[in-house]
Amino acid sequence: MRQEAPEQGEHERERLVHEIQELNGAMEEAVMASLLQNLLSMDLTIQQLRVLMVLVTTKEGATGRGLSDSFGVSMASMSGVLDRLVDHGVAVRTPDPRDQRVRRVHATPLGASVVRRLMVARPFRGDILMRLPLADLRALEQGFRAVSRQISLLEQAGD
Amino acid sequence: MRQEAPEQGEHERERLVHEIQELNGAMEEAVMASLLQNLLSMDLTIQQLRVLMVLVTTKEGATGRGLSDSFGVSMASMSGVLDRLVDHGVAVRTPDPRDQRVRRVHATPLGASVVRRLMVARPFRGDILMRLPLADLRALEQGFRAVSRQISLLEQAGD
DNA sequence: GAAAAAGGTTAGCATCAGGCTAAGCATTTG
DNA sequence: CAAATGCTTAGCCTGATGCTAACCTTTTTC
Repeated sequence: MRQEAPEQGEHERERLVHEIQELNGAMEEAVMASLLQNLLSMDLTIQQLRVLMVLVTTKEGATGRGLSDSFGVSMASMSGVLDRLVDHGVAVRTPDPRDQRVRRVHATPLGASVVRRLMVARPFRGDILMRLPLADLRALEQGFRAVSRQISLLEQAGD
Repeated sequence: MRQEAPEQGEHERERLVHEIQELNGAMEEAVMASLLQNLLSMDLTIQQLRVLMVLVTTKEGATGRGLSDSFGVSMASMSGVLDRLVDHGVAVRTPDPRDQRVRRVHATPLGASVVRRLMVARPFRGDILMRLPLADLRALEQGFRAVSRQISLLEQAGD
Protein backbone atom coordinates (compact mmCIF):
# COMPACT_ATOMS: atom_id res chain seq x y z
CA MET A 1 0.00 0.00 0.00
CA ARG A 2 2.83 2.41 -0.58
CA GLN A 3 3.81 3.80 -3.91
CA GLU A 4 1.43 2.92 -6.66
CA ALA A 5 0.41 3.90 -10.12
CA PRO A 6 -2.54 6.32 -10.36
CA GLU A 7 -4.88 3.57 -11.51
CA GLN A 8 -3.93 1.62 -8.46
CA GLY A 9 -4.82 4.65 -6.36
CA GLU A 10 -8.23 4.95 -7.98
CA HIS A 11 -8.85 1.37 -7.15
CA GLU A 12 -8.06 1.89 -3.55
CA ARG A 13 -10.18 5.00 -3.44
CA GLU A 14 -13.20 3.12 -4.67
CA ARG A 15 -12.57 0.33 -2.25
CA LEU A 16 -12.23 2.76 0.64
CA VAL A 17 -15.36 4.69 -0.28
CA HIS A 18 -17.21 1.46 -0.57
CA GLU A 19 -16.05 0.28 2.81
CA ILE A 20 -16.80 3.55 4.52
CA GLN A 21 -20.31 3.45 3.18
CA GLU A 22 -20.66 -0.15 4.23
CA LEU A 23 -19.66 0.81 7.73
CA ASN A 24 -21.96 3.78 7.62
CA GLY A 25 -24.76 1.52 6.51
CA ALA A 26 -24.03 -1.00 9.20
CA MET A 27 -24.54 1.70 11.76
CA GLU A 28 -27.92 2.48 10.27
CA GLU A 29 -29.85 0.09 12.40
CA ALA A 30 -28.72 1.79 15.57
CA VAL A 31 -29.35 5.15 13.98
CA MET A 32 -32.82 4.08 12.92
CA ALA A 33 -33.72 2.86 16.38
CA SER A 34 -32.68 6.16 17.82
CA LEU A 35 -34.60 8.13 15.22
CA LEU A 36 -37.70 6.05 15.85
CA GLN A 37 -37.36 6.60 19.55
CA ASN A 38 -37.21 10.33 19.01
CA LEU A 39 -40.15 10.34 16.66
CA LEU A 40 -42.17 8.30 19.10
CA SER A 41 -41.61 10.66 21.97
CA MET A 42 -42.18 13.69 19.83
CA ASP A 43 -45.65 15.10 19.89
CA LEU A 44 -45.48 17.19 16.72
CA THR A 45 -47.03 16.77 13.32
CA ILE A 46 -44.92 16.76 10.20
CA GLN A 47 -45.97 20.27 9.32
CA GLN A 48 -45.18 21.52 12.79
CA LEU A 49 -41.81 19.84 12.61
CA ARG A 50 -41.02 21.41 9.27
CA VAL A 51 -41.86 24.87 10.52
CA LEU A 52 -39.94 24.30 13.71
CA MET A 53 -36.87 23.32 11.74
CA VAL A 54 -37.01 26.59 9.88
CA LEU A 55 -37.42 28.46 13.14
CA VAL A 56 -34.36 26.76 14.58
CA THR A 57 -32.23 27.76 11.62
CA THR A 58 -33.53 31.32 11.40
CA LYS A 59 -31.45 33.20 13.88
CA GLU A 60 -33.16 36.58 13.60
CA GLY A 61 -36.62 35.15 14.03
CA ALA A 62 -38.98 34.21 11.24
CA THR A 63 -42.06 36.21 10.27
CA GLY A 64 -45.51 34.82 9.63
CA ARG A 65 -45.44 36.32 6.18
CA GLY A 66 -42.13 34.73 5.31
CA LEU A 67 -43.15 31.35 6.64
CA SER A 68 -46.51 31.29 4.91
CA ASP A 69 -44.82 32.28 1.66
CA SER A 70 -42.09 29.70 1.84
CA PHE A 71 -44.50 26.93 2.77
CA GLY A 72 -47.04 28.01 0.20
CA VAL A 73 -49.97 28.35 2.58
CA SER A 74 -52.13 31.27 3.64
CA MET A 75 -51.11 33.42 6.55
CA ALA A 76 -54.21 32.29 8.38
CA SER A 77 -53.09 28.68 8.16
CA MET A 78 -49.57 29.49 9.27
CA SER A 79 -50.98 31.46 12.17
CA GLY A 80 -52.74 28.31 13.34
CA VAL A 81 -49.63 26.18 13.03
CA LEU A 82 -47.64 28.73 15.00
CA ASP A 83 -50.35 28.79 17.66
CA ARG A 84 -49.88 25.08 18.14
CA LEU A 85 -46.10 25.33 18.22
CA VAL A 86 -46.38 28.00 20.89
CA ASP A 87 -48.87 25.87 22.83
CA HIS A 88 -46.33 23.05 22.72
CA GLY A 89 -43.73 25.35 24.18
CA VAL A 90 -41.32 24.99 21.27
CA ALA A 91 -41.78 28.48 19.81
CA VAL A 92 -42.43 32.04 20.99
CA ARG A 93 -43.66 35.19 19.32
CA THR A 94 -41.91 38.46 20.10
CA PRO A 95 -42.56 41.97 18.81
CA ASP A 96 -40.38 43.33 16.05
CA PRO A 97 -38.87 46.62 17.26
CA ARG A 98 -38.61 48.02 13.75
CA ASP A 99 -42.12 47.24 12.54
CA GLN A 100 -44.86 46.81 15.04
CA ARG A 101 -47.09 44.92 12.64
CA VAL A 102 -44.55 42.11 12.55
CA ARG A 103 -44.20 39.40 15.16
CA ARG A 104 -40.92 37.57 15.14
CA VAL A 105 -41.15 33.87 15.80
CA HIS A 106 -38.29 32.05 17.50
CA ALA A 107 -37.69 28.48 18.56
CA THR A 108 -37.42 28.09 22.32
CA PRO A 109 -34.52 26.15 23.83
CA LEU A 110 -36.94 23.25 24.11
CA GLY A 111 -37.78 23.56 20.43
CA ALA A 112 -34.13 23.65 19.47
CA SER A 113 -33.42 20.55 21.52
CA VAL A 114 -36.34 18.69 19.96
CA VAL A 115 -34.95 19.31 16.52
CA ARG A 116 -31.40 18.62 17.55
CA ARG A 117 -32.38 15.28 19.00
CA LEU A 118 -33.66 14.22 15.63
CA MET A 119 -30.20 14.66 14.23
CA VAL A 120 -28.22 13.43 17.14
CA ALA A 121 -29.34 10.07 15.82
CA ARG A 122 -25.79 9.72 14.73
CA PRO A 123 -23.26 7.40 16.25
CA PHE A 124 -20.54 9.94 16.97
CA ARG A 125 -21.55 10.53 20.51
CA GLY A 126 -19.09 11.62 23.10
CA ASP A 127 -19.42 8.51 25.22
CA ILE A 128 -18.57 6.33 22.26
CA LEU A 129 -15.74 8.50 21.07
CA MET A 130 -14.17 8.60 24.49
CA ARG A 131 -13.61 4.87 24.38
CA LEU A 132 -11.65 4.88 21.18
CA PRO A 133 -7.90 4.39 21.01
CA LEU A 134 -6.08 7.65 20.41
CA ALA A 135 -4.82 6.60 17.01
CA ASP A 136 -8.34 5.94 15.82
CA LEU A 137 -9.51 9.26 17.16
CA ARG A 138 -6.78 11.05 15.29
CA ALA A 139 -7.73 9.21 12.14
CA LEU A 140 -11.38 10.06 12.61
CA GLU A 141 -10.59 13.68 13.13
CA GLN A 142 -8.53 13.80 9.97
CA GLY A 143 -11.35 12.19 8.05
CA PHE A 144 -13.96 14.54 9.45
CA ARG A 145 -11.85 17.55 8.64
CA ALA A 146 -11.50 16.37 5.10
CA VAL A 147 -15.23 15.76 4.68
CA SER A 148 -16.07 19.08 6.26
CA ARG A 149 -13.62 20.86 3.98
CA GLN A 150 -15.03 19.13 0.95
CA ILE A 151 -18.57 20.08 1.86
CA SER A 152 -17.77 23.74 2.12
CA LEU A 153 -15.97 23.59 -1.19
CA LEU A 154 -19.03 22.06 -2.79
CA GLU A 155 -21.33 24.60 -1.21
CA GLN A 156 -19.29 27.52 -2.51
CA ALA A 157 -19.24 26.02 -5.97
CA GLY A 158 -22.87 24.97 -5.86
CA ASP A 159 -24.59 28.21 -4.88
CA MET B 1 -10.10 11.24 35.96
CA ARG B 2 -6.94 13.33 35.95
CA GLN B 3 -3.83 11.21 36.47
CA GLU B 4 -0.16 12.01 36.15
CA ALA B 5 1.28 9.69 33.58
CA PRO B 6 -1.63 9.23 31.17
CA GLU B 7 -2.61 12.85 31.48
CA GLN B 8 -0.98 13.81 28.23
CA GLY B 9 -2.98 11.18 26.40
CA GLU B 10 -6.21 12.01 28.16
CA HIS B 11 -5.76 15.60 27.25
CA GLU B 12 -5.33 14.84 23.63
CA ARG B 13 -8.28 12.49 23.70
CA GLU B 14 -10.56 15.15 25.08
CA ARG B 15 -9.32 17.65 22.60
CA LEU B 16 -9.88 15.24 19.72
CA VAL B 17 -13.36 14.27 20.86
CA HIS B 18 -14.21 17.90 21.23
CA GLU B 19 -12.97 18.74 17.78
CA ILE B 20 -14.71 15.83 16.15
CA GLN B 21 -17.96 16.87 17.70
CA GLU B 22 -17.37 20.45 16.65
CA LEU B 23 -16.88 19.27 13.11
CA ASN B 24 -19.91 17.07 13.38
CA GLY B 25 -21.90 20.02 14.65
CA ALA B 26 -20.65 22.25 11.91
CA MET B 27 -22.05 19.82 9.40
CA GLU B 28 -25.40 20.06 11.08
CA GLU B 29 -26.67 22.92 9.06
CA ALA B 30 -26.18 21.03 5.85
CA VAL B 31 -27.69 17.95 7.46
CA MET B 32 -30.67 19.92 8.66
CA ALA B 33 -31.29 21.41 5.24
CA SER B 34 -31.24 17.95 3.76
CA LEU B 35 -33.57 16.56 6.40
CA LEU B 36 -35.99 19.41 5.88
CA GLN B 37 -35.89 18.81 2.17
CA ASN B 38 -36.75 15.18 2.69
CA LEU B 39 -39.53 15.96 5.11
CA LEU B 40 -40.96 18.48 2.68
CA SER B 41 -41.13 16.03 -0.18
CA MET B 42 -42.48 13.26 1.98
CA ASP B 43 -46.20 12.80 1.94
CA LEU B 44 -46.58 10.79 5.14
CA THR B 45 -47.90 11.67 8.56
CA ILE B 46 -45.81 11.15 11.65
CA GLN B 47 -47.75 8.07 12.60
CA GLN B 48 -47.39 6.58 9.15
CA LEU B 49 -43.69 7.30 9.24
CA ARG B 50 -43.30 5.65 12.63
CA VAL B 51 -45.06 2.53 11.48
CA LEU B 52 -43.13 2.49 8.24
CA MET B 53 -39.85 2.63 10.13
CA VAL B 54 -40.85 -0.42 12.10
CA LEU B 55 -41.80 -2.20 8.90
CA VAL B 56 -38.43 -1.42 7.37
CA THR B 57 -36.59 -2.87 10.34
CA THR B 58 -38.80 -5.93 10.70
CA LYS B 59 -37.35 -8.36 8.24
CA GLU B 60 -39.89 -11.16 8.66
CA GLY B 61 -42.85 -8.85 8.21
CA ALA B 62 -44.82 -7.27 11.00
CA THR B 63 -48.30 -8.33 12.07
CA GLY B 64 -51.23 -6.06 12.69
CA ARG B 65 -51.53 -7.41 16.19
CA GLY B 66 -47.90 -6.76 16.97
CA LEU B 67 -47.99 -3.27 15.55
CA SER B 68 -51.19 -2.27 17.32
CA ASP B 69 -49.78 -3.58 20.58
CA SER B 70 -46.45 -1.85 20.30
CA PHE B 71 -48.04 1.44 19.30
CA GLY B 72 -50.73 1.16 21.92
CA VAL B 73 -53.69 1.55 19.56
CA SER B 74 -56.57 -0.71 18.62
CA MET B 75 -56.22 -3.16 15.76
CA ALA B 76 -58.91 -1.25 13.93
CA SER B 77 -56.86 1.93 14.05
CA MET B 78 -53.71 0.18 12.92
CA SER B 79 -55.64 -1.41 10.11
CA GLY B 80 -56.50 2.05 8.86
CA VAL B 81 -52.93 3.29 9.08
CA LEU B 82 -51.74 0.25 7.16
CA ASP B 83 -54.40 0.88 4.53
CA ARG B 84 -52.97 4.31 3.95
CA LEU B 85 -49.39 3.04 3.82
CA VAL B 86 -50.45 0.48 1.23
CA ASP B 87 -52.29 3.16 -0.71
CA HIS B 88 -49.11 5.21 -0.71
CA GLY B 89 -47.24 2.26 -2.14
CA VAL B 90 -44.78 2.00 0.72
CA ALA B 91 -46.15 -1.21 2.28
CA VAL B 92 -47.73 -4.49 1.22
CA ARG B 93 -49.72 -7.16 3.00
CA THR B 94 -48.92 -10.79 2.32
CA PRO B 95 -50.43 -13.97 3.72
CA ASP B 96 -48.64 -15.79 6.52
CA PRO B 97 -48.07 -19.38 5.42
CA ARG B 98 -48.17 -20.71 8.97
CA ASP B 99 -51.31 -18.98 10.19
CA GLN B 100 -53.89 -17.93 7.70
CA ARG B 101 -55.48 -15.47 10.03
CA VAL B 102 -52.31 -13.41 10.00
CA ARG B 103 -51.29 -10.97 7.32
CA ARG B 104 -47.63 -10.08 7.25
CA VAL B 105 -46.90 -6.45 6.46
CA HIS B 106 -43.69 -5.51 4.67
CA ALA B 107 -42.17 -2.26 3.49
CA THR B 108 -41.88 -2.05 -0.28
CA PRO B 109 -38.59 -0.99 -1.87
CA LEU B 110 -40.15 2.44 -2.22
CA GLY B 111 -40.98 2.47 1.47
CA ALA B 112 -37.47 1.43 2.40
CA SER B 113 -36.00 4.18 0.26
CA VAL B 114 -38.27 6.78 1.79
CA VAL B 115 -37.03 5.89 5.23
CA ARG B 116 -33.45 5.58 4.12
CA ARG B 117 -33.53 9.02 2.59
CA LEU B 118 -34.39 10.46 5.96
CA MET B 119 -31.17 9.10 7.32
CA VAL B 120 -28.99 9.68 4.34
CA ALA B 121 -29.15 13.21 5.58
CA ARG B 122 -25.62 12.49 6.56
CA PRO B 123 -22.64 13.98 4.84
CA PHE B 124 -20.81 10.79 3.98
CA ARG B 125 -22.16 10.53 0.50
CA GLY B 126 -20.26 8.84 -2.24
CA ASP B 127 -19.85 11.93 -4.36
CA ILE B 128 -18.27 13.77 -1.48
CA LEU B 129 -16.06 10.89 -0.43
CA MET B 130 -14.80 10.39 -3.95
CA ARG B 131 -13.24 13.84 -3.91
CA LEU B 132 -11.17 13.25 -0.81
CA PRO B 133 -7.43 12.68 -0.89
CA LEU B 134 -6.54 9.04 -0.36
CA ALA B 135 -4.82 9.68 2.92
CA ASP B 136 -7.95 11.27 4.33
CA LEU B 137 -10.07 8.40 3.11
CA ARG B 138 -7.81 5.92 4.82
CA ALA B 139 -8.03 7.92 8.01
CA LEU B 140 -11.79 8.11 7.77
CA GLU B 141 -12.05 4.40 7.24
CA GLN B 142 -9.92 3.71 10.27
CA GLY B 143 -12.06 6.03 12.34
CA PHE B 144 -15.30 4.48 11.13
CA ARG B 145 -14.05 1.00 11.83
CA ALA B 146 -13.16 2.02 15.34
CA VAL B 147 -16.55 3.62 15.97
CA SER B 148 -18.35 0.67 14.49
CA ARG B 149 -16.36 -1.73 16.63
CA GLN B 150 -17.05 0.30 19.72
CA ILE B 151 -20.77 0.34 19.02
CA SER B 152 -21.00 -3.41 18.73
CA LEU B 153 -19.03 -3.79 21.93
CA LEU B 154 -21.46 -1.53 23.70
CA GLU B 155 -24.43 -3.36 22.26
CA GLN B 156 -23.16 -6.70 23.46
CA ALA B 157 -22.51 -5.31 26.88
CA GLY B 158 -25.79 -3.46 26.95
CA ASP B 159 -28.13 -6.33 26.17
C1' DG C 1 -66.23 -31.81 16.78
C1' DA C 2 -68.18 -27.87 18.94
C1' DA C 3 -67.08 -23.85 21.60
C1' DA C 4 -63.85 -20.31 22.56
C1' DA C 5 -60.13 -17.43 21.25
C1' DA C 6 -57.46 -14.81 18.06
C1' DG C 7 -56.27 -11.95 13.77
C1' DG C 8 -58.15 -8.91 10.80
C1' DT C 9 -61.48 -5.77 8.41
C1' DT C 10 -65.47 -2.76 8.05
C1' DA C 11 -68.93 0.56 9.67
C1' DG C 12 -70.13 4.40 12.32
C1' DC C 13 -68.74 8.06 15.19
C1' DA C 14 -65.67 11.70 17.40
C1' DT C 15 -61.65 14.70 17.55
C1' DC C 16 -57.93 17.37 15.86
C1' DA C 17 -54.63 19.42 12.47
C1' DG C 18 -54.45 22.08 8.76
C1' DG C 19 -56.22 24.28 4.55
C1' DC C 20 -59.22 28.17 2.74
C1' DT C 21 -61.83 32.73 2.47
C1' DA C 22 -63.65 36.72 4.63
C1' DA C 23 -63.57 40.15 8.03
C1' DG C 24 -61.36 43.03 11.31
C1' DC C 25 -57.51 45.54 13.67
C1' DA C 26 -53.11 47.83 13.87
C1' DT C 27 -49.35 49.90 11.75
C1' DT C 28 -46.64 51.54 7.75
C1' DT C 29 -46.25 53.59 3.30
C1' DG C 30 -47.43 56.39 -0.51
C1' DC D 1 -55.62 60.59 4.48
C1' DA D 2 -55.93 56.35 1.67
C1' DA D 3 -53.85 52.15 0.42
C1' DA D 4 -51.07 48.42 1.58
C1' DT D 5 -49.15 45.23 4.84
C1' DG D 6 -48.86 41.91 8.83
C1' DC D 7 -51.45 39.29 11.63
C1' DT D 8 -55.44 37.10 14.01
C1' DT D 9 -60.10 35.31 14.40
C1' DA D 10 -64.33 33.13 12.77
C1' DG D 11 -66.52 29.78 10.06
C1' DC D 12 -66.19 25.98 7.10
C1' DC D 13 -64.25 21.61 4.87
C1' DT D 14 -61.24 17.58 4.44
C1' DG D 15 -58.28 13.92 5.93
C1' DA D 16 -55.86 11.19 9.49
C1' DT D 17 -56.39 8.84 13.65
C1' DG D 18 -58.71 6.98 17.59
C1' DC D 19 -62.56 4.15 19.49
C1' DT D 20 -66.29 0.48 19.93
C1' DA D 21 -69.17 -2.92 17.93
C1' DA D 22 -70.12 -6.36 14.63
C1' DC D 23 -68.58 -9.81 11.55
C1' DC D 24 -65.69 -13.33 9.07
C1' DT D 25 -62.12 -16.75 9.01
C1' DT D 26 -58.86 -19.60 11.07
C1' DT D 27 -56.73 -21.75 15.22
C1' DT D 28 -56.94 -23.54 19.75
C1' DT D 29 -59.06 -25.69 23.49
C1' DC D 30 -61.69 -28.74 25.77
